[in-house]
Amino acid sequence: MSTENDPSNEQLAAIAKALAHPARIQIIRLLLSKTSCIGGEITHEVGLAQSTVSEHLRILKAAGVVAGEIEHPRVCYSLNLNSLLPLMSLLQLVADTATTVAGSDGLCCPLTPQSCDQPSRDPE
Amino acid sequence: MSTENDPSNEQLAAIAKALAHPARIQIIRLLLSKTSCIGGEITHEVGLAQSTVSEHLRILKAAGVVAGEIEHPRVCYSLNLNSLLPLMSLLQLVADTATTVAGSDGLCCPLTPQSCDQPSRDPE
DNA sequence: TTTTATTATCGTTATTCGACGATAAACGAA
DNA sequence: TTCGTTTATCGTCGAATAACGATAATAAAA
Repeated sequence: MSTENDPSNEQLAAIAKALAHPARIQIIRLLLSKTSCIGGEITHEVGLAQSTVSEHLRILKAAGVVAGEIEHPRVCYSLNLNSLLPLMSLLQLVADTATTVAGSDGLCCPLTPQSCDQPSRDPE
Repeated sequence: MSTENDPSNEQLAAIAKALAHPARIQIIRLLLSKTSCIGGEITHEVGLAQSTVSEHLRILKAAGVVAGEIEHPRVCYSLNLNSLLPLMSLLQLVADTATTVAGSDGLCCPLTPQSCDQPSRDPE
């Protein structure tokens, strides 16, 4: 059963942090939509300064979310699914637990009077 | 309903930002593991100052990731799956695209010489 | 009423982030 | 060689974050 390779809290937070900016989400979506190689096309698309976009790409690369292959003058970026798997696992675990324990409100675990409230149960 | 309601980049980044700290990941894991109501037990568990943990809980609540129900003197916290669904959808989309397009390396989309390398062809 | 227990908020400080322009580096082409 | 194109790095500034202790707020219980 316990086949848990359980990434550390720091690891999971680092992945989330890499995704914690609108420009970086946009870049990920761009890489998803494009099936061809895009280099600095990203820069034009996000609408920020070239140095800023380069910094966002650096952050994504440092987190392993994207990989960059140097082409002639440009760089060919791609997504790396493996880097996102730990976060996906955690979210999936939340989803499984929530749908098992909770109802359609999406609330997980306690929060129901039956499981949460035990101290002093007044009749009425 | 359709599953294509495409949350904004800002929305997705906000969810990721809520998860972008080890203490908050730890809190989420705590809420996952416990099936009973835990109030300030979280504070003791994460090992940070009470005010700091309260701030992390505030951030999680503001993002909708957790909900807090006031009990007698304590607060009963629970996870809210619905708030995480947009991020899950994006990650799932990455996973689907990656496993479809890429091989076992987890790299998505381009990065293969066939699709990537079409460099400076001819100007029309 | 006061006490007690728990949580939220305030004020401060050190660190990090995000954005920009300017500049450097890399390398094929001319 | 020099030029041109693309990307990375540097320096700086303002804003945001994380952490803490101290304090306030809340509400049940004495």
